Amino acid sequence: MTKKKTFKRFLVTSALPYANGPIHIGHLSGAYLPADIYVRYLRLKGKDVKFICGSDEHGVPITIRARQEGISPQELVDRYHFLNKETFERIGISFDIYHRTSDPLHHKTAQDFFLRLYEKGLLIEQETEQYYDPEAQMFLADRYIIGTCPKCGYEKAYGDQCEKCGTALSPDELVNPRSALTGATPIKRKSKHWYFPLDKHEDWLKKWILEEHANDWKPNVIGQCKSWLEQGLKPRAVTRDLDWGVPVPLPEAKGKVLYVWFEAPIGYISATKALAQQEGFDWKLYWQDKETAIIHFIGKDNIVFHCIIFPAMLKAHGDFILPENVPANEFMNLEGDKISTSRNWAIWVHEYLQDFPDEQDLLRYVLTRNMPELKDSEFTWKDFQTKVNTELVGNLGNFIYRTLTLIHRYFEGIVPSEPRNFIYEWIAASKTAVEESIETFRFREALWSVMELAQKGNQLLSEEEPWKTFKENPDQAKQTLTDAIQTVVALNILMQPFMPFTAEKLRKTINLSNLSWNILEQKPLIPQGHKINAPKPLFRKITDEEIERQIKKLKGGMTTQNTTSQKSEQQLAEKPLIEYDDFSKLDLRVAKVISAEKHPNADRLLVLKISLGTEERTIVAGIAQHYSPEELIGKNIVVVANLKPRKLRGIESQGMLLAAHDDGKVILLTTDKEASPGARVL
RNA sequence: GGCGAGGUAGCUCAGCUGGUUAGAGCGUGGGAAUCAUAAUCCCAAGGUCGCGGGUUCAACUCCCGCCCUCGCCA
Repeated sequence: MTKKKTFKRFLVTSALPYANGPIHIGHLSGAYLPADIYVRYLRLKGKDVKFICGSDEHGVPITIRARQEGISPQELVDRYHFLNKETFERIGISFDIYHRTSDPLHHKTAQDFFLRLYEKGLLIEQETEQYYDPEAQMFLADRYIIGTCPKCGYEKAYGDQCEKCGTALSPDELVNPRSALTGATPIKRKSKHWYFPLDKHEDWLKKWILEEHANDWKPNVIGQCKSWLEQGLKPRAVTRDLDWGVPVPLPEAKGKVLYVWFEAPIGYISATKALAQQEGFDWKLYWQDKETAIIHFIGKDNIVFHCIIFPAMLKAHGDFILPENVPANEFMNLEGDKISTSRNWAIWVHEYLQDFPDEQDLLRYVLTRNMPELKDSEFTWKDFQTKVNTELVGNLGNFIYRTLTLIHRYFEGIVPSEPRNFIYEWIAASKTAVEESIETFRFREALWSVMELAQKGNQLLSEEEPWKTFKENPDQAKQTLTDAIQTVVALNILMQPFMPFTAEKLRKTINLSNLSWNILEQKPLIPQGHKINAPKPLFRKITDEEIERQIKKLKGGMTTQNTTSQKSEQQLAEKPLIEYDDFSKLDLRVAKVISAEKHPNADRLLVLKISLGTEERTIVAGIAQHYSPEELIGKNIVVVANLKPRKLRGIESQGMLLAAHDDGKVILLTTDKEASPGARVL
């Protein structure tokens, strides 16, 4: 953080989420939001940056879970891959690509990587005895062997540890060992595996991390690495016996896959390659050129993989550069407890999006304000409400809204004058503060600097009281409000990395063509005579009822174990996830019902004539038992306009109307306000 | 058990390489204002900086021991 290097380009990654569950706020605040803020900032500054992520889809837990649910591992990872991909998009995490490790491109990349090490003679071959479940026909990790603890007699001790008395165990020590999957008695089988000699990398790693990066990596990251390095590194198995994963590309390795720890981080490289194919650039520039800065954003549980193991792999391979920084965050707790997927103690992001539609930035803001940058932090719904209501509504939103309102009331929405110089000083100071904080990965501090500028704005208005001076000394009011609007524009630019959705709304209101970072240095930021649209409040207050509902939901889901998430997952999983392209194949339109009558040959059907603006159509709908023909005439409905025509009881239906089916009732979808027939529905 | 991180106002958190009266936001108390989503602005009261030793002219900040929380490892 002291010496400042400059780089030609940046490759930013966020930890690949494991595709056996949805994304929660802990994930977001740990690895995705900080990365997104950083990337958005770099883009605004015009930097060359690629933002990479994807699903981590291999490994034993996925096979186990798929087996439990009676589906294939691929089906399981499909479910979460698409759910999480969509969730990230909707909360505004602006990946350039969200790839997946089950993709053939990744398999190839990981296999090539393995072969390179193999061919260089950098892997150790070793045959060992492993536990094997004859019923499930698979090798078992220690964790999946259960038996009686030799120390305390607990009957459900795991093969690696007894949860009752805490002693570390090996499966050999268990009395009456059995498979956690089938209950069968495991037998031992010989198996050959390849190991990566991490220990040979200890020396340079020590130097690289503990000396060269002692000052620019975060203390928690250095500390964690130190802990590992001082205990001494050992060779790690690169392969394992499993049928789900990247096959080991050797003829003698049937039924073996690359170990996830080895293969998953290569996913970053695969994803970059995939992006390069899409966009047409050379992926090697981002992985092998010294003028590229690779930055890995992760949670603290991932430090050893990104700071020690993966760099050692890259070094061993020989062609790659090493990461410039690994700004790992700590963990976020929730209402006094650790977040836990298995106990369903979490706020799932896709559920938040459902409960707070179009309010992504509220969550982004609160999570950033309380990001676990230096130590574990705490999220509570009450605090969420307080921060939204006092800081976003009271400070930021209020300053912007009152300024725009006053300009509209007094000056017809036109910027009335030229700003005073001190405004430029304010803005320059904020700009510098935000830049320095972001560049050193202190996002909370950066966001706070933005909020301080808003507070200054509020102070300015309170001190100069333009609503008073407008009557006695209109020039003074012009001056104050001109200064205030400059500040609003600066805020609009500064808030973007943190709150992109709000920034875009405000941009439209202020009528700015773009919000690039260098406008902060422009004098004035917004010229005299510029016309501003009518303002709307940017944020709304969160009510006590909403908070109570969320807390209830959280605690309810907790006691019944998983019901909330599984329910919503099931609802979502009823049909497979689709791509936007699939959705866009539908031509949904608003239509007006011109006439309606009973179908001559069917009790349940109505025959409607509808207008799509430029044309009229006949559609046949099965709603006769729920709507009378009369009450439909003149109504706006929503139809699928490009459905293949089909005859229903002798009358051709040229489309299909949309209706909710709720507990035996049928409820037509209509438009909230008047809309022109033919209007597209998106 | 080993290693690492952390324990700072009621709450959530800042405090870099030791140095004047330990900071912010929220909350609390008082005042100003009424343009603004009862939002804003000003002022104040709140802390023996986990506990006990030590180094130093001087320690929240360095060293040692202990307690508690979290993580990694065994």
